[in-house]
Amino acid sequence: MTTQREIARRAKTSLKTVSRVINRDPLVNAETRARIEAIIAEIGYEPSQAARMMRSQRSNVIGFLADGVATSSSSIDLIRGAQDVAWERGKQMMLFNIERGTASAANADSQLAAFRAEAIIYAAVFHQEVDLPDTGVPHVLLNCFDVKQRHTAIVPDDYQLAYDLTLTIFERGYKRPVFLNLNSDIVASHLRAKGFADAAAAMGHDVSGAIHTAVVSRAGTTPRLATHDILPPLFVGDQQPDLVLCGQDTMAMNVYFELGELGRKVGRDIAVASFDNLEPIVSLLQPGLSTMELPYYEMGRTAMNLAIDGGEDRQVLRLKGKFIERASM
Amino acid sequence: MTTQREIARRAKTSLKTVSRVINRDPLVNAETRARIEAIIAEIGYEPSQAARMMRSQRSNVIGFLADGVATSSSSIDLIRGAQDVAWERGKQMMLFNIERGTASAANADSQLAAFRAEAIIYAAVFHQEVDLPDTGVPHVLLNCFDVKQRHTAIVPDDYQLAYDLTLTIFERGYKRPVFLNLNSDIVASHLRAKGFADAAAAMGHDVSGAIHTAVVSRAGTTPRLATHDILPPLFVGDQQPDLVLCGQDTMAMNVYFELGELGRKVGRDIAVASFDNLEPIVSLLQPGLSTMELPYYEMGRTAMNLAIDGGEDRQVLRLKGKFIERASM
DNA sequence: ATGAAAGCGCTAACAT
DNA sequence: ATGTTAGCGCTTTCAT
Repeated sequence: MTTQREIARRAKTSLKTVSRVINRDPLVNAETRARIEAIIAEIGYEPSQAARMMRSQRSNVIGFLADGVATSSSSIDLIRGAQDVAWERGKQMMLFNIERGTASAANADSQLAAFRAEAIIYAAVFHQEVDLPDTGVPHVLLNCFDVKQRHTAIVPDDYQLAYDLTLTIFERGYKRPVFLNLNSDIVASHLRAKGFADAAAAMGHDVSGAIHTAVVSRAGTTPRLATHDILPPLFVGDQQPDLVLCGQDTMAMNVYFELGELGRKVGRDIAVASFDNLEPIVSLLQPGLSTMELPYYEMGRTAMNLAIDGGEDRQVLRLKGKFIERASM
Repeated sequence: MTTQREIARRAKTSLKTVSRVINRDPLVNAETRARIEAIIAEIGYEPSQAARMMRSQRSNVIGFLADGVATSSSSIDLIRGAQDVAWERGKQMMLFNIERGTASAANADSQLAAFRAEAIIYAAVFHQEVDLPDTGVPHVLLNCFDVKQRHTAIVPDDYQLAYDLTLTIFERGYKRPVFLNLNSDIVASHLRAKGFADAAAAMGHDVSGAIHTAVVSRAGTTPRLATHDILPPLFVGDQQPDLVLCGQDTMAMNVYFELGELGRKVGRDIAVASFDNLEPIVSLLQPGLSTMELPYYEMGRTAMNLAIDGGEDRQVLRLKGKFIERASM
């Protein structure tokens, strides 16, 4: 690979002037600049990051630890958002798929230390609490938050997501929604249950008794008995639900099948709504699934911006979602 | 961050001896080594990659360009396989989600050039032909191959996948499978059609007329009219199919719904099989979908091994899949 | 507006 | 078994 020294030789100028051109220092004669830029373009020169890092003592590297993301496709938007911002702001994002507590995590930490990463984003597959001790490098938590708030965190505003979705449901004239919530040990669960109940109350409805806990999977595993035990009893008598709100799109998929077994056709006899906006499921279900999208892309962007800007706030940011309408309600 | 010089000072030894310990050079006195290692552990020292790269003129960096892969969850296994090998072999994999032809691709190329990447793996979402000119750095193509075979390529053995799956189908006693194949402009299509036909012939069956082309999506988009026009005419009369083989799991999902509309229950009245093993769909469908898994993880591993080892072979490697059995057949 | 000199932290090459 | 010297390719600092 060519060096700046070589370019300087060719341009009959000094090393430093070449460096100035490359670093967009305005104090360079326009003509000199043009000459140097032409040479750079011609030979396709790229300055060595290694040398830059070493001399300037700035790595421009931001680490991204994706914990379990490999098993979950929706969380890829977290990565996309972060990567887009890193690129826009001239940073190098180094991505590692890890599993917390395993060698993969230790390895990622070493690598990032070796590259002198300036900050690390730690992303979880689903909204959860973690216990991440304070280390040398600043951390930003994504889709999770620290037990003791030792790190800035970005999470979805699950209360508000459920609140907004529930308002929409009642505004559309549904009267008897049931909510098949996620396991109670999942952070999002009680936040959403409260959002659901509060929004219903605000609309003058009582949904006590309409919230059911369905057993769902963690990352990757199959939901078991999620809905099979809960749904059938609800569809007898004269107080049957007119909408089933599911804790996540995969559960909704299950619910489509269960409702089919019960002789109900989604979109005609019964409405279904959900959380996540997980492709390709939401589009492939027939009819398409209306769902409250988790703001993963925006969360990823926000995390990277905070990682780059640093700051000592240790705040917890909650981002709102967007309702994606399809034919299921 | 501490430097080797500082460690040498503390250990009352020379810089070079510290370097030897870190690089596992056996020619160091055991006692000296122990003393130095203790200090390293105590202060949590990590050698600077930047300095190493610069001095040794080896980056140990392998680039991974994931073209559209981020939008498809199954292809994450390509990434996992490559990353695992990189880690096992002490390389640093730098991952970029790109879209070919856009600025994201150009940016990734610059970054990798700046880091002096030793090789680049280019991964596509689905098995396809690409036209990737020869550049300075060696490339390994993953899930795609070059028009002019200018690069080593790793692809799934789609012919064999279909052949093996079809054998299984006939061995289980199915007599009248129909194959809803992917679009004919998809590379896998004609390979699979041939594998299907050849295996059927080998089992003494004639499947001419049983192969249908269904319009399917590219990365991310929804399949349209995939199966809606094709299936109903097949399910009249006395020569009805006993198994529907789908080009991919997402199509199979569609087929489940279509068959439901036609009053057929999968696993009872009709069998379904497919290609991909795309979670969570395959597990969430009821009954679970039997499918021929694409060997993405192994392909990722192979690509990284070839990227590291270099070599001038320009070979095309075809990897076999594994049949994953669930209740749908 | 341009340049010279120094040195970032490490390892290769060559002593001892 | 250990040490010395030099230099990788850049940017910082300080001149001019």
